[in-house]
Amino acid sequence: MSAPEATLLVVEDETNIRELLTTSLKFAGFAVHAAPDGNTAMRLAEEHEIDLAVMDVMLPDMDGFTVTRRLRDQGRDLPVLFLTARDSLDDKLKGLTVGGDDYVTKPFSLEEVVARIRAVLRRTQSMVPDDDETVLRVADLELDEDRHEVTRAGRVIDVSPTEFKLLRYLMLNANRVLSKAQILDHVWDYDFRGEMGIVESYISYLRRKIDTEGEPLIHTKRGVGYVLREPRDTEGH
Amino acid sequence: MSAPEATLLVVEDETNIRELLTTSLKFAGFAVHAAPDGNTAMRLAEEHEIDLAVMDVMLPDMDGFTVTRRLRDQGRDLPVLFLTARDSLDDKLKGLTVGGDDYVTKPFSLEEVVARIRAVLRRTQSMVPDDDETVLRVADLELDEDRHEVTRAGRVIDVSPTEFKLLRYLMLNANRVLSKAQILDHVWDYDFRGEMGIVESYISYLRRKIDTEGEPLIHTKRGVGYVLREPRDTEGH
DNA sequence: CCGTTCACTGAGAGCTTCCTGAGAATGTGC
DNA sequence: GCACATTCTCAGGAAGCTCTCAGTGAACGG
Repeated sequence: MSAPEATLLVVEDETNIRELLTTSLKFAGFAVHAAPDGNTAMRLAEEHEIDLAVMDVMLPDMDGFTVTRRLRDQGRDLPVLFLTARDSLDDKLKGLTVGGDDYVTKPFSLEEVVARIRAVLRRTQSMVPDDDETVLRVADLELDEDRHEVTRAGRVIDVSPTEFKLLRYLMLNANRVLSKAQILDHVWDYDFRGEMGIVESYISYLRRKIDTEGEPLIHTKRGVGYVLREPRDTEGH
Repeated sequence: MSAPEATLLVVEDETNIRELLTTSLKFAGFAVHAAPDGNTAMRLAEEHEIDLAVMDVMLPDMDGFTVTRRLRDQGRDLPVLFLTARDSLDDKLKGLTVGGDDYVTKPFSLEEVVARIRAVLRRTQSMVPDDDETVLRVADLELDEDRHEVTRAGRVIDVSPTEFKLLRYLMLNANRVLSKAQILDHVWDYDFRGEMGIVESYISYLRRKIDTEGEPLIHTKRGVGYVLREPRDTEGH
């Protein structure tokens, strides 16, 4: 097992969401400690070196901002990704992106959370110059995380937010077949209760935008899922 | 007998299926403990070191998700392969593929279950990038689990899901003669009520796709079954 | 050498999965 | 509040897949 990418502290009172985050962030390569409330969070932060906190704004004992302030009062510079309900979009959150911090609204998709965590870590941990590469590449297809932009053969392609997330997930897992259930679990919000037909629809949209000219990159594995992969050179297929 | 590959906990209330799984997973090289309900599962998990659980979602006392949560609350990081009825596919399955976890729908084939177990163990145990080799090889024939792709002499061969499962079973048991009954039991769903003629059909399909050029790899043992094996070099047979 | 048994394969019916256009509902920017 | 973009559902049709069956062929035993 290789060293974890970074150590996270998840602070969230809803058990389901806390475990969803814990499980999938561990799987994404982070070390994770989880707390259901502010006091537990403070204790865990004393016991472990935390690189970033994923923090619900609403907590049973004190709100996430208070927890954050107290943690920072203890000296270290802790970047935070806040979680908040969409309708209670606080003014306090608006000013967050000027620091290193960021926030996502609930319900979120796992892709979104992981991408935001990586973005915050990139900004706050002064990285090696090589390492701030934020572009995914497969053949002549490029997806730029920072610019939120997709190009194929240099031509800029306009994609909707959902299309972007789907394409990012496909590119992160290039050459691996992904089932529609996997795609649904990672790209759509965790409370989405729709059918898998929506994945087919969005695959169709993406194909129309990125796969109409040149070798197609998105391939259907009937009965299994979809895979994005490099075209095979030469070789009568 | 060599040390078991891993220790599994099978949690399934239907006796037939539990025993089918127990028997064949033991035969596949795993150590297996079996429980008919959640409470028994919890007890067994305390008594033994479990590497992975095969868990029915529907159990008499509590559902599989609850059992999973309680097991994980006790500290260790337990990957799970969920078993679920096909018709409950849309609603409850959200989030099952987010960690290393996965699921298969009932009725399943044993090949499918074993392949998924191995995949989950691969993903969760060895996070070393090199180690995720997922390719079976016999002579110049290759089967890639991740890409769900078959190649012969480098040329990509398009196979249907059933053809893929059959070929995987043959390759996993290369150089061993497999009876049509064995093949039927492992590759087809456990409730399949058809004739063995279907095995002949699919062997025929496979031969047409992978065995038309070059030395044939699939051989008929008349009255016994089929075997996939390396061609013997030279040797006027 | 002949009859019997077992295996192979082409044809096709029925089913499942996938693709896509249309449109309703919702959200967003101007 | 209007226009536009986006999300999501649905349904028709196309394509692919599964499985059966029957006719032909190959291997085996006597």
